[in-house]
Amino acid sequence: MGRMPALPAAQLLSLYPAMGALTGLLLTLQLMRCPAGTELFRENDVCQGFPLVVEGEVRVSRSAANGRELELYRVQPGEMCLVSSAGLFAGQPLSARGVTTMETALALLPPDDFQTGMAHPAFRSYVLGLFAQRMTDLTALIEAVAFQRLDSRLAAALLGHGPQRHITHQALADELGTVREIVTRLLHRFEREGLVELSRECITVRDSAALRELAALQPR
Amino acid sequence: MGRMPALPAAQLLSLYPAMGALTGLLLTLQLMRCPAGTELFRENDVCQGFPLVVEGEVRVSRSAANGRELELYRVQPGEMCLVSSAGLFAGQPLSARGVTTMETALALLPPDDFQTGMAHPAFRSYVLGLFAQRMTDLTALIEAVAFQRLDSRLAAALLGHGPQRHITHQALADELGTVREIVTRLLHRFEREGLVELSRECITVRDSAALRELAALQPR
DNA sequence: CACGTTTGGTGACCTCGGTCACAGACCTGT
DNA sequence: ACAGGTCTGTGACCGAGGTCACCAAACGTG
Repeated sequence: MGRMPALPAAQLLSLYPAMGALTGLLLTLQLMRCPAGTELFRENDVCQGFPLVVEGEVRVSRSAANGRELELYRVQPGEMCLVSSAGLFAGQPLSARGVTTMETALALLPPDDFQTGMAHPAFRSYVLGLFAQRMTDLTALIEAVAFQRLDSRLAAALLGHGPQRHITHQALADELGTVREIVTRLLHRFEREGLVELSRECITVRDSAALRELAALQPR
Repeated sequence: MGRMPALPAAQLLSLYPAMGALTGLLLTLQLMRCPAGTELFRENDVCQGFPLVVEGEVRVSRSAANGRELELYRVQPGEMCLVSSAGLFAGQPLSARGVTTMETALALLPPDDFQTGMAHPAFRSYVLGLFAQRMTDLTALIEAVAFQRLDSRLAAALLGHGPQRHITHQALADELGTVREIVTRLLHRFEREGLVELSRECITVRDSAALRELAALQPR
């Protein structure tokens, strides 16, 4: 038997086992593909539904008046974007921006279907689990922003992305909520200390142990 | 007909109309009273259930290594504490501390009863609304901590509590995630500028318009 | 290749917030 | 009254992080 391209519903089911009871519903969903850098939603937009990420990644961030930006979290395949949905329940406009970081495939679950889904225990506990995870992440971020030094947070940002990160200093700054110059300055300090090696749009981790130590929560 | 003291279930129902379908369940709940300053839960505790606040207030905060502290939000009557519940879904220990700010009455909804409740649409949408509200609050806090100056945030903290706030400088510092000296310093600047009037454990708002202007998100 | 665009590098300078080490002021119990 | 808390006031000092104003590579496109 030859290989067949995965059907959207099959793909969705394997990513979202919690939606097992919703097969009929799944079949109605349209899979949407968008290239890297697509802005899916903006602050103060009205929310349309619940984006399920099937492939790729969505970066959710909040930006400030002076043009600075801070990443809140990333939505991976198998997850739903909940900040966007928050608007639906509380009747508020969105409080963040969502942009794809790579070619991304997603399905938009309409509010009614979401309600339908919530009637099923498995889906409920999946959604609650996501909410809980996000809350934990957000409080951790609050703690980091409030109490950790930037070198610490930068070190953390360099870990967990394989041996090297292909990214501009500006993008790192936007991730951390700071400005480009500071990132450049710190990265060069790291380089002098032998923690990393720098080249254009590429940071190679040389001493991940030391980075981890730096990243370990230390007061500022 | 003479007045009767409100029964716990009746009180709960009037505060939590979303639990209308759960009257039977409500009757099993025990109302617990605790004085101001009771520590209900701590970081890294394992979560017991869902505290419903019936009267009083719970302050949820996160504290850092160096003894500094930052308030995440407050739980008012009619609300549930969700950070505490987050642990239940994601199987994580708690990520915050909860302390009563005044004499408080609360009912602990056990996890099983919560699941039962979630079968009812009204209760579901109530819970989701709470989650959404908290997410919005937390992202707003992140923005404030990351991008607003402390005078701005202090000004905001002085508003919305009536004409005067009865609180120590240290407590304000813990609310904002800073230290006592800074609060004192800023408050005196405010006083010099005629925005407030100070006396022991009491801050009187004199020019709320100016405070609001200061509080209005300005970059740092 | 020549040209503009992105990205990165750097030093001078500033300021906000934090630290430290005090000293009064006020309150409470005995 | 005095002893011991808890609050508040204050000045010297510091350093992380941010701003500004550049310049210099590296890239990529006609």
